[in-house]
Amino acid sequence: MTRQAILEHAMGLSSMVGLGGLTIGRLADELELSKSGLFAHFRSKETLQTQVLEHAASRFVDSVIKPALSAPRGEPRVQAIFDRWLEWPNTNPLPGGCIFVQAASELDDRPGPVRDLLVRQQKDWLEVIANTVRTAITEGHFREDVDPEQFAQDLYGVMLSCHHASRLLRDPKALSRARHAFEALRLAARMPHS
Amino acid sequence: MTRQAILEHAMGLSSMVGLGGLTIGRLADELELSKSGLFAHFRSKETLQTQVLEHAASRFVDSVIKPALSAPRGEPRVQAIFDRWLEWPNTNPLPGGCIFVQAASELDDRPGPVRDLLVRQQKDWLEVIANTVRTAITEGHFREDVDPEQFAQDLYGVMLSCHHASRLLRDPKALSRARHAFEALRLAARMPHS
DNA sequence: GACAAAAGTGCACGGGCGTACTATTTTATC
DNA sequence: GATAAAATAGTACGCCCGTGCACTTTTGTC
Repeated sequence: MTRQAILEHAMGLSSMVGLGGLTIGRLADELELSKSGLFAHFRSKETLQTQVLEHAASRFVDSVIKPALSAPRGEPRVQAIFDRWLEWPNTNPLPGGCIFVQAASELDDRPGPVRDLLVRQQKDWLEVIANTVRTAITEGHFREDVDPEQFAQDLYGVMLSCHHASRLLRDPKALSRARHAFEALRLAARMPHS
Repeated sequence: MTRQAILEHAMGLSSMVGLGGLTIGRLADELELSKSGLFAHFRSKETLQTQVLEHAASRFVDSVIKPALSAPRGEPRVQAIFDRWLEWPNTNPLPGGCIFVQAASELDDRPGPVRDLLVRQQKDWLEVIANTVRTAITEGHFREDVDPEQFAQDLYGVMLSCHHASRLLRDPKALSRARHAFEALRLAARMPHS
């Protein structure tokens, strides 16, 4: 059994029970491996958690970031980021919803290497967004006084509230509201200064 | 030891480890009670989780909803909701951040009474927001074509991204960005239709 | 085909978990 | 102050946890 296959399954499991609820015994069971056989691949549970997070991140890069970066620079690329991001649960379906959202609320007060890794990943992602917005400004698509970091946090909010409404509340309108909210964000960034 | 005191501590503990990570043994230890003595108060762990959630909700009502509802109807009340909500981590400080955010990502795929309760609470809260917005419309403060449910989801997004940025990323600007984002939301709702 | 490396197994350990059951102590009521 | 009720304690149970260790099987290389 390849490590990739293990991490793939572990990622799905974590999305349901969290990185803390992820258990070597259960993971081994589901993969029809002995507990010690699986354990040997990683030398600790913490390593397993770390690698699950890294695996998920590389998926995210392939499914969201890379394709979006191939869109024309400026506003279209910002739009592409949003579109791909919103499609991320479909291009990479996990049984328990986005693993990063889960991990974020789980690890936000648990110091350690796993948290540190997640923080770095999230900061990197927010910076990618901010930089894309910056380019949209220098390209003349967005207003000069748009704050890229503000835009990034706002966009993140659109995704998080969409996740909340769709996964917890099962609200069928969550998706379309997210699109509407992004549209408002985009238009506000374009609008000429009063 | 009164049940209120137990729930109070259990709420703080849950905010750190989650409702699933909440453990009767640890809770008993920290309260200097025997495990079975504490267990007798609730007849199962699920009951404990449920009551923790109910306790937190009643706190939220007292700290956020009631005070906000005493503001003048219409736009000021919408503003009051946001202000109180943003202050909620301060008026009711928990060691591990908002317990509802934690619970939402933990329970979003775990059917059962605890999840059902959380969903009802969240829907109620979103409806309170939407109704307040509705009143702001009939009062003539907000435009007629403002969608109250859309506004509620957007506002939720502002809070969630603020929580994410401040708790996980420890970003000192998270708060002020949230205020800025709400300001944009409010102004967009006021602005005369083009 | 020998042989080293890698992958996987079996078993054991100490510990924490939720939950019964029974006993004891505290508290409130008359 | 007796007595019923409520709160707390003690102990035990089976289960799953992460991890270590010795062993066997598979795999790839010369």
